[in-house]
Amino acid sequence: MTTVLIVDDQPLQRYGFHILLDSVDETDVVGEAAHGAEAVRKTAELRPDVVLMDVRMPGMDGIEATRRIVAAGGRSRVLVLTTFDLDEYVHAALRAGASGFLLKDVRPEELLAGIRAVASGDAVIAPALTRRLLEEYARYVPAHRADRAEDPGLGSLTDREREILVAVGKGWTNGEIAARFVLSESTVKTHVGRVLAKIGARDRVQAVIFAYDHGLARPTTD
Amino acid sequence: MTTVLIVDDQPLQRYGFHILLDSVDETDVVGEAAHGAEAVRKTAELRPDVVLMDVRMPGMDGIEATRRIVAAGGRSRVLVLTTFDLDEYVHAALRAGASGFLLKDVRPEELLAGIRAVASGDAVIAPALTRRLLEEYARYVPAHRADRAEDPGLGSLTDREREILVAVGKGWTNGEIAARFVLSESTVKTHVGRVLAKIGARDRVQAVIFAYDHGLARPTTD
DNA sequence: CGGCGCGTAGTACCCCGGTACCACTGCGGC
DNA sequence: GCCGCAGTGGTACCGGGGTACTACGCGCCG
Repeated sequence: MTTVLIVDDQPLQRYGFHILLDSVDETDVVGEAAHGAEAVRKTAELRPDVVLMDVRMPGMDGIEATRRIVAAGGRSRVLVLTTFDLDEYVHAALRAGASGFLLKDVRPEELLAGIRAVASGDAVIAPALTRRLLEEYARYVPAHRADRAEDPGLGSLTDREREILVAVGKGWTNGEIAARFVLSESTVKTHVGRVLAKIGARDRVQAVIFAYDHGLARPTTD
Repeated sequence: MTTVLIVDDQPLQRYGFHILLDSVDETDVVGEAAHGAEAVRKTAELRPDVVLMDVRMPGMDGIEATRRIVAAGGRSRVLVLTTFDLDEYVHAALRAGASGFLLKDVRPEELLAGIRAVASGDAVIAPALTRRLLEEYARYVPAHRADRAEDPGLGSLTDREREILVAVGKGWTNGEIAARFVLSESTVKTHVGRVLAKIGARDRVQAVIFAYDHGLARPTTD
């Protein structure tokens, strides 16, 4: 039995989902919420398996609510449902940690399949959105695993050198790296020099590019 | 009516898909191929709406075949089917330009829904894989559109400055940029300096990071 | 017309980064 | 015990990068 919390500011919309989910015996609607704040509170309280989350709501929207629910660390998973397939919504929702994104015109059986998938730890994306998502994915996500092994360089880096490379990838100067790692600047220079030689980079700029292309550097963090 | 080409090195597997797709009237199997090379040839010849592509095959595998079919630029879309949900396969297939990725244990109706989606220009991913895909997506894909506007800096860059930033993001030195843009190195320095000031970067290293985080820099494409 | 933004270009200066080369410690393996 | 490697550290040198400031032509707008 999958427990579900329905979040939508439209009572009628909630009613529709409620009826649908009640009509099958694999889901159990344990609560409803009309806006983001209530969704966060009730999720903490009711601990549903799945939160059916609307995006557009007065007050705290579904994206922010999703972010908070995910950050709270419970086992509840969020399935975002919206009428609009705006890229910004999809993007924001997924970055907020949603486990799925479906359009409200979804057929009932697909919604149920989606809830089932999300409840079991999988994720779902409406096919109409998946296409654009994949295009971005292919554009942005770098070479990755398969290539890492084949790649001359990364594998030959020592642990310390990899740490240094990550630090370089954060945009730190040799002095800053030395300070944070409690090393002398000379040592940092030695490490950086070896890293450059191993990965075939001319200078730290190309090292940063290498780090990004190989998934060593993470956006935003620091 | 959706025309389909079935690609799999196992005759029995092809047979199973053939029977399934023949049993419904919305799909029409127009051909079969036993390996990658044959798949590429028959796709060019038969121009199917959808190519059901197996990954593991002797000779040219499904990934490479997908790459070539997509590169050929026809309207055929590739739906990759495999028994193994290895990340490398998914990743490679999507980068190769596949419109979908499903596991062979998919239920018949889901396969048909997938074919339908792919034929209509959408994309599908097996829920079990979508989860991992999304995690990577959230990790790698940068701030993006919504944030770009709000972001102080990028919007205020002139066209020329943005070009320069992209060049810096490729790892080029000022001299190289000057050569490729047919400018004096002084001019490049002026531009770079202004870019740094506008985006709030200390040096070109941080500029590269900014470029990557904001989607200005593309992996690999030098 | 005068001003402003943009692109272009230059000079002068300083410092960080990269290279070359060397040296010591600690640890694991032959 | 000795060798090799990883990690640490140092000196010396120089070139590219970044800053500051100046300057000019061009197109656009009030």
